This record gives sequence, C-alpha cells and structure tokens, in this order.
Amino acid sequence: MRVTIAHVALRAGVSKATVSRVLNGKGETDAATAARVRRVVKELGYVPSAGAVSLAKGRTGVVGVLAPALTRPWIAQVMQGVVDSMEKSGHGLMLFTRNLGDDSFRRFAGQVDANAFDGLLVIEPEETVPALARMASAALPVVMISDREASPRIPAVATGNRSGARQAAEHLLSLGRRRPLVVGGPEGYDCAAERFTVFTDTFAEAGFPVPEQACFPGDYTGESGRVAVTSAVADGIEFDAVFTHNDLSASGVLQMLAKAGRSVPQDVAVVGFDDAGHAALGAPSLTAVHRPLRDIGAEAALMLASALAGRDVPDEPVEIATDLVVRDSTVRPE
Amino acid sequence: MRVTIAHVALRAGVSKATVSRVLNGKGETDAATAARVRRVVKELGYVPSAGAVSLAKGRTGVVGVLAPALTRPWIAQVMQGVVDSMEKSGHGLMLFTRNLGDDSFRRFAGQVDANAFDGLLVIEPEETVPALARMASAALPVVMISDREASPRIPAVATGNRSGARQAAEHLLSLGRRRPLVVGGPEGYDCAAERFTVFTDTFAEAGFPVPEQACFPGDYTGESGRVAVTSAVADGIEFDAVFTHNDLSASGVLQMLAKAGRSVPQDVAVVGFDDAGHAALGAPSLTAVHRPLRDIGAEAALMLASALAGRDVPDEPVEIATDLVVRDSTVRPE
DNA sequence: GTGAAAGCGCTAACAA
DNA sequence: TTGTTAGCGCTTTCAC
Repeated sequence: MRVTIAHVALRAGVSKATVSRVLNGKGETDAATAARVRRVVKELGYVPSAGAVSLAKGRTGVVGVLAPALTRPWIAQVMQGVVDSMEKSGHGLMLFTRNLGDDSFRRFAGQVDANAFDGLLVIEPEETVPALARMASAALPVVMISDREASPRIPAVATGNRSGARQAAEHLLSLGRRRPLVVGGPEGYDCAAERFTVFTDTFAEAGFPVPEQACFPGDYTGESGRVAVTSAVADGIEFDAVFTHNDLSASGVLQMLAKAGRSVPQDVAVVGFDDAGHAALGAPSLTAVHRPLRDIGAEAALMLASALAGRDVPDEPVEIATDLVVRDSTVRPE
Repeated sequence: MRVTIAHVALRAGVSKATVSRVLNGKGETDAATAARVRRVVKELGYVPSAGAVSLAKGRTGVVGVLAPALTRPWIAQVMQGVVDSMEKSGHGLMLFTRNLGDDSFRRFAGQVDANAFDGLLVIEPEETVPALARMASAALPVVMISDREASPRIPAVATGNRSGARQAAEHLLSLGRRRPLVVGGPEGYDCAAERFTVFTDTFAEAGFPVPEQACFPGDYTGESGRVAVTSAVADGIEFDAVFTHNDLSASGVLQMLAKAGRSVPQDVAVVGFDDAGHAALGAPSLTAVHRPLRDIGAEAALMLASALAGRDVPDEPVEIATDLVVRDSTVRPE
C-alpha cells in the first residue's frame, strides 16, 4: 500500500500538519523535529501524492501545451525548447496536438474546463485564439507562440515570419535578383500569409512587384516545390530566384531546377525558411532564414513560468530575431 | 467561483451522489431525475474537476511518456502516432524527454512516485530499463518502444532496427556491392549497435566481412556522413556502397561523394535509414529503410490503453515491419 | 512550535 | 432509486 503523510506522521510521532510544514517549509518548525521528519520521509521513501496536493492547494503544477502537430520539424524544435524550459521550472506538461481537427481542440478545452492546468502554452493558435482569449480572461495564464497580430491581453512570442521574409527579400534584391518565384504555405495559415505578404511587399517597394502567376500555393512539402518549378518552367514564366516558405519545399525546388537544367545559384538563387534540419545538407546547400526555434520555445515557457509565479509579463509580443544563413544556393563560394 | 458538484446537486434538488451517478452512468437512476440533472449540468456549464475525480477514483487518466528528445525526426513521428492514439483512447499525456540527462529522468521518476500516472510509455529506454522494470513490477502498466532485448515482463513494440539493417544489406548485396562503408550512430545507443551488427553480420555471412576501417562512428548528423566519406577517401579505403544509420548522415555522405567526384549510384550506392523526412528530396533521391513510425507509436499507445483497460497485452515484442524504399541513390532509373 | 479539525471536489459503500 | 456517510491524501486555518 502507498505510503501516505499519515504514515510518516505516525512514525515520526508528530501530526500530519507538521509533516506538511516541514516538507513545504511553511511556518516555523523546531529544527530537531524537522530533522526527524525528514529522516522518516527518507526511510519510508515517502513522496506526496501529486493529485492530493493539487486538490488541496488548488494548483496542479501542470501546464497544457497545444501544438498543431509534431511532424513539422520546426514545431518539434520549438517543443523541445518548451519541454526543457518547463522541466527547469518544475512544471509538468500535458501535450495536445490539433492533428485530429476540432475534436482535438475540444479535448484540450475539456481539460481546461476540468481545471487540469495552471496555465496554457499554445503554438500557432490560429482559429483557436478567440477560445483562448476566453480562457485567458478567466484568470488562466496563457502564452502563445505566434506571429499573428497579438490578441488583446495574450502574451506572445513571435517567431520571426515577418523579419525573416524581409531578410530573404532583401538578400535576393541585393544580389540583383528581380523576378522571384514564391512557393507559399497552405491557404489559411497565418504564418504563410505573413511570409508571403512581407516578401512580396518588400520586392514591390523596391520597384519590382511580384506578378501573381509567379506565386504558387504550397503545403510545406517537397512536392509543392517541385510542382511550382515544373509549372513555372512549363508556362514560360521568367524567374531568377525562388523563395520558399520552408526548407522542405526548397528541396523540391532544387531537385526540379536540376532536372530543368537551371544552375543554382547562377541562373536561379534559392532561399528557404526555418533552417530547422537538413538545409545545410543539400548539394548545393541551402541559403535559409534561420529561426532560433529552441530559443523561441524556451522563451515562451519562461514567460509562462513567470506568469504562474505571479510576476507580470510583457504586453508586447516578444520578437526573437531571425537571421539569414547564406549558403551555396544563393552565393557560390569563390 | 468554480461550479462544483454541490451546486449542481442543490439546483437539481438531489444529492451529490445522484449527480455523480448520472454523470458516470453507474447504478440505476430515474429517467426524469437523470434528465433534470443533465439539464442543470448544461445550464451551469459544470465540468467535474479532474483532480478531485482522480483523487477519489485513484486513477488519473494520464499516462507519462518519456522520449529521448523531440529533435530527432523519427522520434517526432513516433510521438505524433502516440499522441493521436492516446487522444482517441481519451487519456491525457504528460511529456518528458531525457534531453537534460539524468536530471530529466529523476523528474520523471518523481512524478511516477507521486502517483501522477496510470501508465508509462517509454521510447528508447536504454539505460533506464532497470528502473522501469521496477515501476512495472509495482503494478504500473509500462509499454516501451525499443528494439532492445525485451526486458522481462515489459511489453514492447520493436522499431525494426534489425529487419531494416538486414534489408539494407541484402539490397546492396543483390546489387553486387561487396565493400560497403558503414556510418553508424553514437556509441552506446542500442539502436545503433543493432543496425551495425546485423548489417555487418549479413555481409559477413554472404562471404564479405566488413573490415574495421570501413566502419565509422557517427552521431546522426550530416557532419558525421561527411567526415566518414572524407576520411575513407583520404585513407584510400575502397568502397562501392555506404550504409548510414539515418537519413541525415546519408545526406552528408551524398554531399561529400559529389565533391569527391564519385558518381551515385554508379560508383557508390547509398542507403539511408528511417525515411522520416527528406529522403525523397535529395538529388539523387535516397534509397532508405522505411520505418512506419507513426504506426509504431500508435501501436504502443494502443497496447498501453489495453493494459489500462485491464486487457492483457502480448508478452513478445510486437514487430512492425520495415520496408526498403528503393530510389535513385542505389538504382538509377532507366 | 505543534495539533485538531475542516476542507479541496469528487466517488463509493451502505442504508433507507 | 436515492440520500447519508466516509473517505481519497494533502494543506491550512485556528487554537493551544
């Protein structure tokens, strides 16, 4: 049978209250008593029941984390940052993904209603923001990782979609490229929309608007990169650069450019996004917007821990700087 | 203030016990009473407190999941399978990684001692197996995902390290390759050791033992693939094939072979492992042992759910079949 | 400094 | 069929 606080109390010859005090460091306790209690705790291998503690304290020590899906490499990176940071602050983390659609979110919301969490950390909340805002206003600390316009009163860490897209555009412009192809992300994804808008705006401001037929929707897979290049070539669209919204589709682009006989970077310069995994590994290696994903996750978790500790957190979204890592796909080494 | 079962009881004009019965479908309840209770529950938006329920029932509805780290793509895939499957079975999942070393495991073990979980799911337990065995024998259901020799009494799902390594070797042998280079994984990783042993054994059995200098340790990064090829070439080691322990190091290999002027697959055939992400995307695309990672995760979660439901689970490790996906890096399309 | 007692919000015997 | 009474294991007033 489980060792409970009652066993410890009995054996140490004190009351349960005293054991609790010693363990939580609350109130004054006689040094000798405390030592005795601690010895018995060790002898019995007593560990307080997490459930009972949280029922009594009204806090669970657990935060709920909601992510879109773990299979996209950048999210896995962010999550690792979150996990590490949360571990350090001593919080448990219950993981939910929205991989199975609405149902997934309902499960998450159900746990929230069941008071299972002290706080929430949501990655790319998208359409769930209104629901989150409601939870946040019910005195539940919420932090999100998102580039979306900050929702009122939900602290956020921005992932650099805007700054990254601008860096990519400026890099290509500085190389004299004027006619980029853009391979985007899925319709309805904010991150995709932002990267797209900022990139094309930057080109337009420089006097080189990107024509509509040079813009291809994508789905963050290699296939969408291949399709974009194939159809651009087939349609006779002229281009001297390609900006893709992630590294995977950039791979597809490089692959297809090779088949089409366009040399990289001479004929076409290619820039990817995220730099989360294999960007450095291709031939040619891929120039990419690097997002410090682990740091982003860790920062968000830290903010949440702060909020849980009663400290206050920045109102403004915290921007984590991106940087462009230049590799062979835009600048051939001399 | 939170709505509790007492509020519902009061408003419905029944006792808390009746509300509980209606909600849990236990015992007989008058249809009219039940309907009234349900109406009040809806009106008040009552959701039972997860903590209180688990304290009273002695079950938390939560399983602890311990993974090595999320940043390796294959693990992220497995985890997604686990998450999806667990969501369907209605269990919560607390995530821990061993990313921060011993400390991480201690935190996990602490939660176990605190009775925070109904069951445990561990990916690549490695050196933690003895500790897990202890937990398992304390009547806590444990399932692991591992190719390691099954620990006594811990149900396991095997990830196909052995079968995959054999498929890779047989494929290369069938292509007439006789002198493979092997780029392994980190020392001390069981998975690496198994892939290595099975691969070299298969070659040896065919009459072509792999010399020691053709075997390179690695760390699952692209860099280790580059280093292996570079030093093999520098040392004048002859080879007509490379087997790497994951896709990432295969990328490094391909990259370096290109620089060294060896054509793939004519001069050198390359086989990767996992097929978890970008294998299809290189130029040439990579032949790789494909592991159905999502399925592996889902299967393990299913087994755990079975165990939690009191059904019994297979003693023998469940093997999920791997298959070899042949691409351009071993067989040039006609 | 320490103990007794009253909860935290729920479930489960046992009666009625 | 339903209510009453004890807990689940801990924390936290309030006395002493």
